[in-house]
Parts: sequence; structure tokens; C-alpha cells
Amino acid sequence: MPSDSYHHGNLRTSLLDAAVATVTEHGPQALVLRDLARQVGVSHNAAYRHFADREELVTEVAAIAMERLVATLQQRLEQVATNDPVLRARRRLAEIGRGYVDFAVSETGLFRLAFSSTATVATAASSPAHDPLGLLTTCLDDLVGVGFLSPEARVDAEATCWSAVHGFSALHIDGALNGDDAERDAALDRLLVAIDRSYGASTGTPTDPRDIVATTDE
Amino acid sequence: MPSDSYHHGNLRTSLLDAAVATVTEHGPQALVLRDLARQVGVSHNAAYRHFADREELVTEVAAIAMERLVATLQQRLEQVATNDPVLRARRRLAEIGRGYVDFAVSETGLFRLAFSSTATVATAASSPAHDPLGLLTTCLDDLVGVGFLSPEARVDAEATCWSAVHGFSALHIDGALNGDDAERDAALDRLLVAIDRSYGASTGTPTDPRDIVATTDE
DNA sequence: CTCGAAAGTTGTCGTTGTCAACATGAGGAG
DNA sequence: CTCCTCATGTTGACAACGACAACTTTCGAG
Repeated sequence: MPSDSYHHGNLRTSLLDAAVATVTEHGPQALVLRDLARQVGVSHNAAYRHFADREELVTEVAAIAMERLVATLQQRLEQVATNDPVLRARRRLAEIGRGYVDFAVSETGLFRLAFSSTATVATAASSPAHDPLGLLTTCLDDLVGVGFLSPEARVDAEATCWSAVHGFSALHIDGALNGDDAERDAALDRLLVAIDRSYGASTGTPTDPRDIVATTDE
Repeated sequence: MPSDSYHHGNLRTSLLDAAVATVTEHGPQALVLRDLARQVGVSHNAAYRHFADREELVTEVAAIAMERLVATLQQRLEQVATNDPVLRARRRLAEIGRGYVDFAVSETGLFRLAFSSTATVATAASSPAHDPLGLLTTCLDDLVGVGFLSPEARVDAEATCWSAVHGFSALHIDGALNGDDAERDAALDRLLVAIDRSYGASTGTPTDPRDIVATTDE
């Protein structure tokens, strides 16, 4: 791998790395082709040997951002260690929601880019499991499997759950819902409890909020 | 009001009108200062007599977009004609959600702009009732008043409801949740039913989905 | 009637995305 | 080992944009 010869060697990867870093720090609108070239130490237009235009690069970075989101959610899901199957399924659903919001808040730039309209369609079309839908589907299937969620209420539950946490994330990072970190976490807990209560009610299963939220004083 | 003399007369308003039209048709990223000037028949830089920079104009258009959203929701709210107070309160909450999504789908450009991060903060700071929060608050208070929603579950209910419909809207207009209009409406109905069921469960009130969704075959 | 300031114009600069033409050198064919 | 090819990177240019400065026109207060 030549360091500073005429040919860069792996310019494509370097550009994507720089792009990810830029988006992470300064948001999607800071994604400037000539700037990336400068960061990588290459001339403007070099990127055009690897990407048709700006949008193609942006789309690819968006795909990377989506992958990171899904990977983060998967990690969070694996951290749920509960033996009781019903409790476990309920907590996994809540945990996916918390992971989603945490990613949006801590990786705001990547989150925004992952759902920037232009990039989303191309991403969704390319790879089937490159959005959080897959993880959500298995979680909800589990919830039905353990008898907590009724089959009728199961219909379109992906859309409902995803909408709730996505909207919560979007409104918070856009400043429409304000509040510090503690207030945000409390509001998210209550959102998750509302979903849990609704799904429990679909089978007449009584629910206690403390099954889902970690109470600090005990 | 001089038509085509040296002084335009009401350039500021004309620019905002043109901006609203542009955003409606082609989205927020099509908001180009020089383009607006051309549309209005004025030279570039004329806008700088009325707006400090591009962002200031964008922010103002975003405020207009938000006003239209709120006005639309208010209209929808007034269309709910039900005598039974409990049913009425539940239907009003559902109707606000439908109005929200309808606006996002039919006025995608304005909706996107209204919640574009840069503009949101300035808007929220300026006017207290210039987001849907106010309407939502009264709806939810009503729900508590008629005994359908428990005071404990009332906490942060604005955030939960707003998040759900906002996320639903965002995911749909970004193409993350696909489906035709009928599928979207059905999914939204189920989302609204889930919220209704959750809030009913908070007071042990049994709920029937048909209280909230209009069934076609009856 | 005067004249100052508000409102609009012309010209320019730096930056960006993109195209076209050119330069380089890595690697396979002989 | 040599040569040629073509992928990869460079230089130069162009149009469009946002923004600034300097100039011009017109309204309206006194």
C-alpha cells in the first residue's frame, strides 16, 4: 500500500472514512466533495474515479450509517439477560427502543444521514436487512410467541414501534422536544411503558412499568 | 402598490410566497435565493434588504409551514362531531394524528422544512404555540378529564403521541416504510388503535378499535 | 422643495459540483 | 525484461450559488 505516490491505493475507502468522520462531527450538510479530497490529501475530482457524483457518495455513507445503527441495536439486544421468557421479550423490545434513541442522540449526524430522504430509498432497495425492520420483526414475533402480544395487535406493530422511537429521536435531535438528558430518558421510559401496556392489554396481560424500566432506588 | 417600478412595493411578502410555493413543489433544498429573485422579477441581492442571509429566509418559511400544519390540525379537530364525551375525546386524539400524517404526506416539502433542524430551534423559541404541542396538550387533558386516561399515564403523553405520528410521517415520506396509500392508512389506524388501547388500559377502560377507526362496511 | 434613508441594482469574490483533457504508473502479454 | 494499456489521479475550466461593497432610484417627512 503506497503511502504518497501518484496512486493513492485505496482512495475509495479513505474517502468514505473521511466522509463518515465529517458527518459524525459536523452533520450531513458538511459533506463537501472538495473538502474530503483535501482531508485525504488528493486533488479535487479524484473522487470522480470512484463515485459518479456527490449523491452517490452520500448514499454510500448513508448505507454505512444505517449498518452502524443496526449493529448498535443488535449489541443492545444481546445485553438483555433475563430468564423469564415473557419478561425477556418485553425487555428486548424496550431495549431496542433505547438503543435507537441513544444512537440518534449520540451519533446525530450519522442518524440524520441514514434517514435523509434521497439516500434512504436507494439503501432500502439494495439490501433487504439494512434497516431496523428485521430486528424489530423478530422481537415482535417473540412477543406473540410468549403470548404477550395478540396476533391481531401484532399486525403492523413494526410500523407502530419504529414510528414511536423514530419520531422521538427526530423530535429530540431537531429541538422540537426539549429537555436535558434525564428528562429525555424519563420521557422515553414512559413512551416504552405506553407501548408495553398497549401490547399487554391486547391479550389482557397486566403490566407493571417496573418490569420494563430500571428503577433507580431499589 | 406600484406594479413594476423601481421599488417592488412588497418584495418581502412576494419572496416568502414564492419560497412557500417552491418548497411545496420541490422541497426545502430547492430554496435558492437567486431563484426566488428571478421568480419575483427582481435582481439577485434584492432579498438582502429584507433578510440577513439565506438562513433567515428559510427560518421564516419554516415558521409559515409550521403555522399551516397547526391550522390544518385545528380544522381537523373541529370536524369531530360526537356527543359522548369519552368517545369524542378519543376520536379527537386520533383525528389529530390523522391530520398530522395527512399534512406530512400531502405537503411533504413544507413538513420537511418545518422540522429541518436549523429552523426548528429559532421557531420554537419565538412563539410559544407555534408547534402542535398546544393542541395535543388540550386533547390529552380532555382525555384525563373524561376519565379515559389516568393521571399517571398522562405524564409525557404529548411526547409519546407526537413521537408516534411524527415518526410515522417521517418514515413514510422518507421511504423507509413503504406501501400505497391504503396500506399506509391501515397502518396508521393500527398505530392510533394501539395508543387508544394503551391509554384506555391505564384506567382499565375497555376499548374497541371500531370506536376510533371508521369501518367501511357498516 | 429638499434631502436622507429605505429599497433595488450592478459588479465582484470565494466556494462548490461537474466536465474535459491530460499525466502517471501498476501489472499483464509477449 | 520490456512495452503497452487502462485504471487512477491531476490540472484547468465553467456555471451557479451565497455574500459583500458601492452605486442608483424613489418615497416621504420636514
